[in-house]
Amino acid sequence: MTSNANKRYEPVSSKVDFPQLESSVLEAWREADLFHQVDRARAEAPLFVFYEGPPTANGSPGIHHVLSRSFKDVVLRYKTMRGFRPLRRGGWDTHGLPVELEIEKELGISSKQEIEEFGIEEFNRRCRESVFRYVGEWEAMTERAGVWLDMADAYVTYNNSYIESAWWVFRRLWDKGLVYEGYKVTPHCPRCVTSLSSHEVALGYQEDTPDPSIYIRFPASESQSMSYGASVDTLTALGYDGERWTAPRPAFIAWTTTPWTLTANCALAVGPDVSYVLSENDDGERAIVAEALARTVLGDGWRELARCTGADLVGIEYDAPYGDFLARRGHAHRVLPADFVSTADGTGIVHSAVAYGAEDAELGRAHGIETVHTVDNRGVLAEDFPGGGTFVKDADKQLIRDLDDRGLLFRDDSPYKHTYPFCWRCGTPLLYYAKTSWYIRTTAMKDAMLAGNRGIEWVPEHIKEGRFGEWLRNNVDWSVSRERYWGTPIPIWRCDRDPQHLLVAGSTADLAERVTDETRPLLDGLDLHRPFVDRVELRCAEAGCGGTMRRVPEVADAWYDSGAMPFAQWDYPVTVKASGGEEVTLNGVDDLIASPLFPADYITEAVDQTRGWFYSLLALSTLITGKPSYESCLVLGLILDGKGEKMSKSKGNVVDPWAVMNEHGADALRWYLFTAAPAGDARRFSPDLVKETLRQFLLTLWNTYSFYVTYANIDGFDPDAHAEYWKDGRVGEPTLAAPPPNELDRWIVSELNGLVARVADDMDALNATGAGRRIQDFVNLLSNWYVRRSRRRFWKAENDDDKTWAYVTLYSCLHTLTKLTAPMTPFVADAMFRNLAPRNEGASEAERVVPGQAGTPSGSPTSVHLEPFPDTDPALTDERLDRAVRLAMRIASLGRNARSKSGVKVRQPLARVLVSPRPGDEELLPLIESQVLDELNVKAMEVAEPESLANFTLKPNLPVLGPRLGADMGAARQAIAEADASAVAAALRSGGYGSIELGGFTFEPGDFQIEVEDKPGVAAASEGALLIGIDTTLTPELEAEGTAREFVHRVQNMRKAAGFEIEDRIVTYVVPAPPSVVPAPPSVVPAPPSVIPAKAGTSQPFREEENGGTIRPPSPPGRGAGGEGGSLPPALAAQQTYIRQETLSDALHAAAPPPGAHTEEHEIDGVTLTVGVARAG
RNA sequence: GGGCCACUAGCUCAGUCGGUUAGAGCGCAGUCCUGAUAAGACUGAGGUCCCUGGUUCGAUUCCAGGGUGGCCCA
Repeated sequence: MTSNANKRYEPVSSKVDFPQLESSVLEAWREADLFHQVDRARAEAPLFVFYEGPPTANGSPGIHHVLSRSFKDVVLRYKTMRGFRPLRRGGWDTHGLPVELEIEKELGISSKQEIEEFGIEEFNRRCRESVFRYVGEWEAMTERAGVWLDMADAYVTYNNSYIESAWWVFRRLWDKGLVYEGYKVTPHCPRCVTSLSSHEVALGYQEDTPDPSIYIRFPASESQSMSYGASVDTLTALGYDGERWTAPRPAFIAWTTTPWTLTANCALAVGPDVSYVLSENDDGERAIVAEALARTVLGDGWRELARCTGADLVGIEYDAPYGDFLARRGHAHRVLPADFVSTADGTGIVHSAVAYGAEDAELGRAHGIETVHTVDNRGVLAEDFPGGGTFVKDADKQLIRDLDDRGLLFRDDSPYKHTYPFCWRCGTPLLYYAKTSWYIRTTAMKDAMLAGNRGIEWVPEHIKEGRFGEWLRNNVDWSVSRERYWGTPIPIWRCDRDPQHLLVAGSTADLAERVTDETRPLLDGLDLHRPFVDRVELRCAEAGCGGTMRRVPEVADAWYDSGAMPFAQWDYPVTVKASGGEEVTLNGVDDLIASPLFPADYITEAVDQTRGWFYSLLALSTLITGKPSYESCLVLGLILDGKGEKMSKSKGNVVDPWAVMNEHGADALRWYLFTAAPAGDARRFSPDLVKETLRQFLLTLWNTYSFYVTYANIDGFDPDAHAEYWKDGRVGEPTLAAPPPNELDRWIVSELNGLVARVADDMDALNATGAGRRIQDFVNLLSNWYVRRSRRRFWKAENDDDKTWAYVTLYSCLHTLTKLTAPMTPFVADAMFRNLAPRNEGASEAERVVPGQAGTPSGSPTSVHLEPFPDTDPALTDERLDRAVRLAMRIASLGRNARSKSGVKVRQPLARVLVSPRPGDEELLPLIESQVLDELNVKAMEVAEPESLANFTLKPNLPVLGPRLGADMGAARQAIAEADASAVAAALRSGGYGSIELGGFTFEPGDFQIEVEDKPGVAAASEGALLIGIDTTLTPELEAEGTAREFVHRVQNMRKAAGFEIEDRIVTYVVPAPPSVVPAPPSVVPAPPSVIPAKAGTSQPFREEENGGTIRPPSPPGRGAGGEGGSLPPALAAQQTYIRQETLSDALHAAAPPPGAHTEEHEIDGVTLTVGVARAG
């Protein structure tokens, strides 16, 4: 052992400022460039591929970004420790409408026309510039949160190389016939004049949106041509004789919340299998609606005249309210069958306008109905109609009035409140609007996507077949084009002579091949963004055409960019290090796909990405390669505020991660995020909970560490000098060379080995929450049982084998904990590791020294992040012992409970504790006897029969009896309740624990459980079948011991109050308090004072010769026992050996304290004493 | 309207493969213990385990329906 002057460890205060500690660790990492050091250390390791879901850096990062980044980091750090080299490349999503809107706001403009007047070139320049305004903030947050992502080498979606690869993907899709131009109805923002993706639409739903709700008459046409296959029988039943109506013309009743779409009505849809009725009222009006809705829609006073199915109605012609407009374009208005018709609401007859509804459009396509607009793309209704020239939502009122005037309005239930989509940025109500758009035919690969999805490891698992699986099963083609400016341009060039002639560029080389001579110079240094790329003209690719091709105006959905990220993040040709350090050159996407860099082993983002990035990644990858681009996906829940509401800028309830990290530290925040709730659950966040985490876990761990360091320094304990305690000399690992002899040590080592194995299992399953909670439980056991119970072993003077074992054990736990926590709390773990790590570690990784780190160049600790994950030794786990110690804790807890009930303080020693263990637990008791005695301050532990401890009643053991007896349970219960519990127990015991008959049932001992009631004389407590009792009988000896302990307790507090050091030896003075008591005669205080040598430790006698060199306790100056007991209170006199030993008193004088001693008055057992303590020597 | 998830103490969360007395931490009240610990232990107050039906000897747990909240989609 080394001397005190050369302390093995940097002293560690139990009071720690974590944010400050983290800053210094961060500084050390920076200096050492640890990030790259770790990467280099794994240069030859197998690759672990991670894809970063690129955040849009056009806003400050929030706490939810710390969440996802932490979960990215924890897995990558863990995998590093498991011997992999993670691909940690960061990325930025830079295109899209949000960026444009930000610039629009800055410029004070709000329409595409204004953008074009302002100039696309300058507009896009500003977009590009704006995106990175917040990048510095993101980078700072990422670093401060201890997240290791390669930000310096991040991919950026606006880079030419990225766009070009995205083009390559597009071209491949085109070549596979997976791209088409479609005429489809899409959610359209009339203000932004652009379609929104479903992801975008989802952002803008608003509940309780009031809309009109009107029921409209669609009278059957005066003349039915029958050319659409109307049934003669049905028409006859409705009153049409083949040439004219013989009865009042019936009207179909349909419901709509968008009156403006009536201007474009072109069909009525009915459910072929739905039952419809023709009804008449007293005024002779005739109406047709679904039978199920007839009463709701029509109300009272209607008689049913006929009924038929929807199929019967098909082909009947009707007069549309604004039929003239469309009729001029050859529209026939007739009833059509459609599966989407339901009778859940409306009338069972659906008004269809193929231009303004997705289902309507499908219906139109199926029946060859031309798409004609009555509204322009700004949402302004054509002049031909009432309200024409105004925005459709404004025109609604005039249209309703007009319909009413013309007798076509059957009912008006306005307003109708429902959930309606609004533009997620500008708040304009969206219109479902038919227009041309470029589509990716994802439906062609739907089965492949579903199959690929089955192979992905989703966490939580329900996402796979639940949310994501459902989404895939309902897959529709991906509308990928946007009529905007700042985005990846769609690489399609169209001929000016024949719009059917198209060319899709997969690279700039493709452009160079067909570029016109006039625009060829533009290719030099071409920015692939608009407007530059728009100026590049190509010679038509169609043979003999001779036309000029110009790019279509659209840009790509930003989800397309991020979905293409696995392919587009590399600037080809690129040389990368694949698994095992092998260098691979990738010349293009095909090389990438064949390389180990594809697919990703792991991705993680929040659940809102299910239909976003998770989908776009899967879709593009499946279309291009036939399989998914990621093999496991951790889906995180959202962070809500303290009230359970989603955090959003507009609500002002966003928590700034900096505030939390500055106050409590990044590790506290990370630990909270990992352990507070399962990763996939939505969680409520509050800074107070982070604080609680800090105290509960980090501080407890830190204090245990501080305890170890303090005493190891005092004792000069150096684990490196005891390498033989560890298997293969691997100092500090959980794998000891042999199980420790002491039960407590053996137990915590067993727990430790079990912990390491289970943490590894959890982390392998992407379950940082489970791993963290296990670690937390272990730290609690370590601190509040192991260390608490072991304290005296560290205090005692001798450096014997038992003490060494205690140090070896505690050291192994702490050193291993730095590794287990390293992925989760990288700062604190590293700070602890650097102080604790063995100095003589010769592993190759450890030889890379952190500059600025104290220590010798070789064999000094570097960083826990260069360490491998610990191994475990199953031979060191002892489940029986684990159970035994938990039993000891239960007994101690029940014993304190019993003491508390009977009012006997733990400080008062008692004779015995009686234990009636659960069947099967008897054998565990000898293992834990000493722990129990000490915890409960009793002299003996005895096994007792339950009836000697308490009265008890029998209860049926339901889990056993239930399955056996089934419906007879009731009778059996009755029989047991009526039996005499003590008699049954005695009978069972006397019969050698055989069976017993009660009420016709045969029971065995295991069929019963006992319930206790207190018995006089014993303080009892029970939990399940475990029953303990404390013998509360006090003898004079026990009372005297109690008094002594009380006295010790007071003196200990005085030591603290006097500011003595832990190892200071003192002299203690005690006299009855003045003035009422006679002063002690001078002769009672001998000079030199008589002393009794103090003992250290609880049981072993202190011997001077074993104490050389240690600082605690110093050699006592005493020279033999002397008595002064006559003047001490008898109880103290009888226990003075014990008192001196506990209080490190060289002498206990029955005398008034000298001046300068710390003096207090204490009342003990009704006597007031003046007590003084002074440093010895 | 549909899908997925959640609902357990004042708060944040465990748990119950159907069984006796449903737990932890924090907070509150009190007691105790303590020379690593702003810590720890014990006691108390605080629970219709969201509701209603069903299955069952027995449901907080399983099933069905409903409610509330969150997310996603119409």
